Amino acid sequence: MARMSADARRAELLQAALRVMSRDGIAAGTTRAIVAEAGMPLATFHYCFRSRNELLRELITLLTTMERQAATEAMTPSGGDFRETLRQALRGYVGHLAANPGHELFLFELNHFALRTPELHDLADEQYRKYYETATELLEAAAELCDMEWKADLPVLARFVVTLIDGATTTWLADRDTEATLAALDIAADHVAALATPRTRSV
Amino acid sequence: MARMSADARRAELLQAALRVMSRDGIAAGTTRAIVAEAGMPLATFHYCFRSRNELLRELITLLTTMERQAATEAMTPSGGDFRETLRQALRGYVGHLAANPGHELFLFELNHFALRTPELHDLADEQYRKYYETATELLEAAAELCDMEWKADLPVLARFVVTLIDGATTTWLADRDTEATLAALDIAADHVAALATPRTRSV
DNA sequence: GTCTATATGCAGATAGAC
DNA sequence: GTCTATCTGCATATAGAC
Repeated sequence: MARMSADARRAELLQAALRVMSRDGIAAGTTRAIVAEAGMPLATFHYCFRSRNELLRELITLLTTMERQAATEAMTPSGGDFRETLRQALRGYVGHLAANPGHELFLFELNHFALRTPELHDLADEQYRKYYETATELLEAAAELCDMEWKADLPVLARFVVTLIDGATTTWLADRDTEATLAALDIAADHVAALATPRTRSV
Repeated sequence: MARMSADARRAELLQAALRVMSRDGIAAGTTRAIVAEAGMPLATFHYCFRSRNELLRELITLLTTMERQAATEAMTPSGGDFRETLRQALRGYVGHLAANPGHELFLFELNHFALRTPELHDLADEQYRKYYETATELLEAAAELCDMEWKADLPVLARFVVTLIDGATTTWLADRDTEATLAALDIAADHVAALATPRTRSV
């Protein structure tokens, strides 16, 4: 009899892989390192996953879903000044980044690995489509919160936000200068805030 | 007697490594693949470089120097409308990116590999310091070209530009949507252009 | 079903023949 | 100085004993 169902072991291995690769990089996430982290014998890996690439497929899907949940839940507080609301949202992300640098670096490593692996190429695209969707939801939520209305094209604005977040992440990861990262994002927040106007009520 | 000096072979190996890794990714750049690309026997590699990491060190230095030269030489044309000058500079970069996607992806792979390798950690930092310096020079050159004066803090603005370029690159690499990338950058160009004012002549 | 033991291949690095 | 042949280790994946 199994101590744990196959599904449960799949989930455990995914979590173990996430821990190992966030900590030491995607290249260090060998099947051996993953099963060692999960406290399982090596053969369990290929019992639960057809290949390492299959695990990476599921990992990208799992992570982008997690990021989306975290982002959606983050947009709750404040109320009032719109520019300040946007700044606080960006500051919230930078705080998350500084608290989990390996995690965000791993997301880039995953995407770039997928881009270099024909078998996984569709996932790289899907990952960013989810990012754009999430950014769109966040922009809508922020406007709702402050009773504003976007004047700019929302898809373009959403892509701009993802551009900012990605760029802020790569630069921060390289030099860990939180103040400089926030200063750069503040410039952007000022501009984005100016692209919305107070909403006219329609009861 | 040598057909080629040791220095010349070092340079050849660096170029071969750049070709292989830009084409197939940093992980595919094994010592064997590099010497095969260069048409040299395997032992030559360790005759010219102490280790693969030493080659990667030199490669980061070489590439960031090349990028800087290319960027500096790019800022020549136009004259006239400041916003249009900035847009054209950004369009020029996106054109370069679309023409050399593997090269730009490789720069991220290198940086992230350096961030994951304690021995190379200093290089990740140096790479971005050079990016900031280059961005500063470009901003100064653009202002000079249109006879404008920056009103915003230049180091902050330079970091913002690197943030934009990095984010535009990662998003484009993931979905290859050139139009959307340009649209997002246009938003930024409009804002950055507004941060400078016509210069008051002295003389 | 589960895990030990192994097949197979390729990595970085080097010894030693020429 | 140069390059063939090899050392050593670890990767993914699996066969087969329990």
